[in-house]
Order: sequence, then structure tokens, then C-alpha cells
Amino acid sequence: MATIYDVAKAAGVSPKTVSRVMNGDGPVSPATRSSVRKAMSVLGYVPSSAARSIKSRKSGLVGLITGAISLNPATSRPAGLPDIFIVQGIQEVMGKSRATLLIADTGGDADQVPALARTFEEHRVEGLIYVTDHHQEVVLPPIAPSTKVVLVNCFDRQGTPCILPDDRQGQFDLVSRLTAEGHERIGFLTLPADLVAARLRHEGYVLALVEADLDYDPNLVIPIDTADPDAEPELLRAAIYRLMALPEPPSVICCGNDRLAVVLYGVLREMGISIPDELSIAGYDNYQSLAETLYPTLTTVELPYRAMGVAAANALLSGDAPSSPSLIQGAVFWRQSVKSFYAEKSIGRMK
Amino acid sequence: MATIYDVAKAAGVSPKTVSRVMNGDGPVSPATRSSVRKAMSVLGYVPSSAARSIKSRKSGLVGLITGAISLNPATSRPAGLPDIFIVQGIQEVMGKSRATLLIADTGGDADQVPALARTFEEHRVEGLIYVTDHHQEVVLPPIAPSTKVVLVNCFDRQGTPCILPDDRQGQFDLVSRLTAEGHERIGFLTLPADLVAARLRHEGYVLALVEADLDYDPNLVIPIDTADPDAEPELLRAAIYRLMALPEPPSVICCGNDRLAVVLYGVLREMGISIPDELSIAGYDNYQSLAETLYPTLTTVELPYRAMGVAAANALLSGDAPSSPSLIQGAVFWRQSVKSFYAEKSIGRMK
DNA sequence: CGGTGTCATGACATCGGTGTCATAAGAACT
DNA sequence: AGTTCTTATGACACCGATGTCATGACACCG
Repeated sequence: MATIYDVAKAAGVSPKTVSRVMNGDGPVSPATRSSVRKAMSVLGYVPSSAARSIKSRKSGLVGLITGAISLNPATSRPAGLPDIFIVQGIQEVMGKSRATLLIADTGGDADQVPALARTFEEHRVEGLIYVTDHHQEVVLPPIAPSTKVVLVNCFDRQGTPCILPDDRQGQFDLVSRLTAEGHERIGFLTLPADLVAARLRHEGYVLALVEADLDYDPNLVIPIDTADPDAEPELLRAAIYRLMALPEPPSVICCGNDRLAVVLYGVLREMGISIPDELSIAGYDNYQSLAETLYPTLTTVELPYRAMGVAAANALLSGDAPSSPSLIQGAVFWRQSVKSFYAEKSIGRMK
Repeated sequence: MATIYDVAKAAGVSPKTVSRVMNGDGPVSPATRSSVRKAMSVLGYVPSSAARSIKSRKSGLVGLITGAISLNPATSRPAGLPDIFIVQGIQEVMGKSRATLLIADTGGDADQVPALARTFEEHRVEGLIYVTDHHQEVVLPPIAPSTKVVLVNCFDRQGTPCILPDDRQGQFDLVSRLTAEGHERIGFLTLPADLVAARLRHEGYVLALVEADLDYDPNLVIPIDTADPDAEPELLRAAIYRLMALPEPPSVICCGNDRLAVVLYGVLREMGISIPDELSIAGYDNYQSLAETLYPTLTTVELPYRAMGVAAANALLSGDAPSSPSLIQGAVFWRQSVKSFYAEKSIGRMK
């Protein structure tokens, strides 16, 4: 591969002059410039970013650590959501900047993270983004303090800047919308309580009930163990029996996430309960390929992954990473699976 | 950031000795070794890969150009398939090697490719993988001949090493399986003929008929224009009418891809035709999140994207990139949407 | 016409490592 | 004891770019 010296020799000038032509530094006469340009193209010269970054102390690289690529939910069942959208958001911003994105995938193994972070440090990345597949606490390996770090979908105890989905607000918005449509008995099939998202969404659920001046009935809230997907239909069936056997059964059921809602669709079909005429269903995540494909389409709350990625990349590039967690709002997507309770009642009367 | 000189000074040795400790080059006394190690950890020393690669001429980087991240089909409708699986396969192999993967996303804009390739050359990548979202011909920008290039899901006229799905064989296998199950009238809703995959799959279809000693009836083959997704249901409806109005209507319909099959499901539901009792359906791609979610689950041919990614990465790492296109086989996934024609007949008799 | 400023260019040092070769201290051998 | 071989280590140049400073050629100005 040709070097700057080869170009200089070919053009009959000094290496420094070639450098000037490339970077537009000092003044260069038009004649010299064109002969240098010619020499560069003849030799197929491409400057070495390694040599460059040695002096300038700037690599132009941003590192991204994720499991999103290997753990794409379409392949591996138990995985979380399409966190690949976070990567998309990051990419979208990085593509517009000068930075080159260095992506490392953990392959689902968190033990890989220190080694990957180390590799990034060797490449002198100017920023490091760490993305997890679900909202959780993490412990970062030691990283040079000069490297700016942004966490996405996770947080640590050191107060590293982080971008998080506003799960509490999301569930609050959904439930508020349900109450506004007349629903008063709102079932909630929550995710296991050890998940951060589950706790926050439950808080949002409670807050929305309070705001609507409705009582919180613990009988309406049933945690579903999602550890074993094969067991889910059975768990859901049992949960639905319990809910529908209540003196005042729910008119709508919120699922901890969209995937659970899909399974619930199947269970309800088997049980002969029609959605949304007999029971409305809502999910969480706006797992689009599910929510829009289902019949009826699923009302759900967006997990704003793409926006989170964008926020993370911007935080890194702008340099002023927020010191406190940055909560990103997700919109409620209102689709066919939820019917206004008023409508439901009137249809009931018309029968 | 600490340099090798800082470490040397702290340990009271020469930089070269520090280098020896890191790389296990020459002999180092145990005492010296431990004091160097200590100095390294105290200073938090991380060697600079830029400085290193200048002399060694090895960057340890592999570049990947793709649109898979930004063009994920779950977000943008008209896009192709989850080519992200190709990236997964590549990642899977790279993660096990020493190489670091540099990923650049075109954002769907092919004009970006030369610029991205250039950036990679500046980083002196040791290999370059170019992935497209569907089987097609491409034109590569000029790339230094020393850089090994592998194309995935695409090919060029220069005979650059490439990894392709064996579309012909895949369709052949599917149709052969159908004929083995007794189907003799096999409809085929093909993709537009300007797609490479469409041509190859059609060839496979014809070959399978020949092998089964069945006539090729052009009335059974209808190309569907997929340019405007909103128009698809109408096109499919018309196609189904035509097919079912034939003197001998098909007992099974092969769709150009799984997405088309999904739309067809909806159309058939509307038309009151049940799958697979009245008509069997097969797709192509094994777009898993669709094929397994649909009711009934969809029989289809796998587009072996992950395996293609693995093959590409291995070709690069092993160095002996195949000179001729490497065709990767995809398996037939036999699911509920196709019924044996014998079974169909017998049920018909039982009525 | 000499002094000053601008333009175009090059010499040289430097970034942070590594390859080459030299060298000093013992150990081993004659 | 002198020679040779090994072991442990350092001095120095070099990879390919860029920052600093110097220099020569003119142009401009009073």
C-alpha cells in the first residue's frame, strides 16, 4: 500500500506538502496541488488512519457493545425485544457524523464485556455505548475515565450517563387511556417482579388508577412467570380463569409485554373468548412485527428503542452526556384489540 | 492515557522490555516481568493498536458493509428479509477470532458504499464483507487489491468471491416434496422477474416438475408485482380467482416469499377458503417470526442467511476465498400449511 | 532600493509502539 | 583462565502521518 512518501516522491514534493494537499492546511500552489492529486490517484493512495491517529490522538471511532445482533429475538426464543432498534438509532446518528462505529457483540455472554471494552480502549475509541436487551442494572468493567461512556437500556451504581425507557409513564399513559374509554376493571398480567420494567410499569398502573379515582384491586394483578415459554399458555389460562371468575371480572387485560399478549390471543381463542368484543387486550413494547400482524391488531405502548439509540449517540457526539438518567417517552399505539367500554356496554344492551 | 514509555519509566526498564513483557517476545527475568506488570496495572496502561499496527501492518480489523441495521424489515415495509441474520452469522465467527468487526451501515443508500469502503481502507481492514438485502448483482467501487473482499447475497462481474443462497435448489426441493405428497397441480405466485431470486426459483420449480414427470402449465404461474404492498391483496385476489377458475385448479400454491404468503392468508380468509384443507400454501425464506406465528404455520424454504454469514466470515479468515460463487443450501421447513394431497382426497371422500 | 509581509515549500522532530542489533553478566565448556 | 554460549536488557531506527519552524522567492510599501 502506497504511503505519503511514495506520493511525495512521485509528485516531486515533500511529504508535508502532500499532507497539506490532503488536509487543506497551509497554502499550496495550484500546480503543485494538481500534481500531488494526480500522484495520489495513480498510486491509489489511501492515508492510514492509524498513523494519523497516533499524533492527533483522535481515532474517529465510537465503540458499541451489544448483544442485539447475536441475540435477535427472531432466532432465540427467550430473548427480549428487538434491541436491534437501539443499534439502528445509534447508527442513524453516527452515519451522519464523521465517526466510524465499531460494533462488538457479546454473543449473549456478559463475561465478554471486559474483553470487548478492552479491545475498544486499544483502538482508542472516543466514546463507548453499552446497550442491553432489557431494562436492567449493570456493572461496568474499569474503563479509562477519558473515555466517555453512555449506557442504553441499563444503568449502574456509579451514575454513568444512561438512556432509559420511561416504563412508568408508558404504563400510566396506557391505563389512563383505558380508564378514559370507560374501563374500570383493568386486569394486569405482570412480568416477574425482579425485572426493573415490571416494577416501573406496575407503578404506572397504580398511579393511573389513583388518578382516575379507581380502587386498586390486587386480585386483578397476576404475575406471570416467563422463565419457561412452554409453560406460559397454561399459566395464562389459569390466570384468565381466576380473573373471569371474579365477582367483577375485568373488561380489559394489560399484558406485561406483547409476546405475552400473543400467547394470550391463542389461549383466548381456545377458550372461545373473542377479542375485543368480550375482552380487550393491551400489550407493551410495540413489538411491531407482532402487534400489527396479529388479528385483531394489538394496542400497546411503544418501547422507544430507536429514539433511545438516537439520544445515546447524540449524547456522545455532543459531549454533554446527561449526568442523570435520561428517560425517553414511548407513545401509546391504539389499535383494534381494545374497545371502548362504552361501546361494549351499548352493544351488550342492543342484543 | 499512559504510554509504553510511562510504564517503562515507572518500572525502571526500557520501553522495549515492556514490549517484551506484553508480547512474550524475548526473555524477561521473573523479577522484571512482575515489576512491569505492576507498573502497567498501576498506570492503567492499554497499548495503542494504532501505534502497533503502523509497524506490524496488521490492523486486526474486518470491515462489514450492510444495510441490514438501518433497513430492518420490521421498521421499513418494502425492505427484503432479515438480512441481519447474515450479520449474525458473520459476527458469530468473528467473535471467536481475534478480529474486530467494523460495521458500517449504508442507511439504505448504495451511494454511500464507496465512502464507507474508503473509510475501511483508511483503517486498513484486513478483509471486507459486503452484504446486500436480497440476491442481486452489484458493482463494487475500486478497492485495493490487497484487501480481501467477500460478497454475501450478491455477486459482481469481476468474479469477486461471493456467497449466495441456492434459490434454484431450494425451490426444487420444495416442489419435489410437494409432488412426493401427491400434489400435481402446483400454483406459483412468483416475484417480479427482474429479481435474480425469482428467476432461479422459477427454474427450480420447472426442474422439479420435469423430474416428477409433470407438465409445466404456464396458467399456473402468475407473477405478482410487489412494488406497491398496498396493491398486493388485490393482485392476489385476482390471481386466486384465475387459478381456481382453471379447469384443473391447483391443490397447492407456492408464494414467491413468506410475506406474500401472509397477505395470501388474509385474502383466502376473506374468500372463505381454508388453509390447508381446501388449499395448501407454501412460502419461501423461512421468515421465522412470520412462518411460525401464522395460523396455520407456514411451510417454506429456508433462506440460509446465518449459514451464509458464517461461510463468508470463514472464507475471509481462512484466506482461501472461493473463486467461484459458493452456493449455500436452505432446508425445506414442513409445517401445517401444506397437506398431503392423498390426505386431502381421502378426507374429501369421507365427507 | 531596502525593509517587511505573504506565499509556497521543505527539514526535522514526534506520536507509541516494535524489529534489529549491540552489550553486559554469568554459566558452561575447553 | 580463556573462550564461547546463553540470558537479560537497552539503544536506536523505523512505521506513516502531522506540527513546528526555517527558508527562499516575490510582491508591496514608503
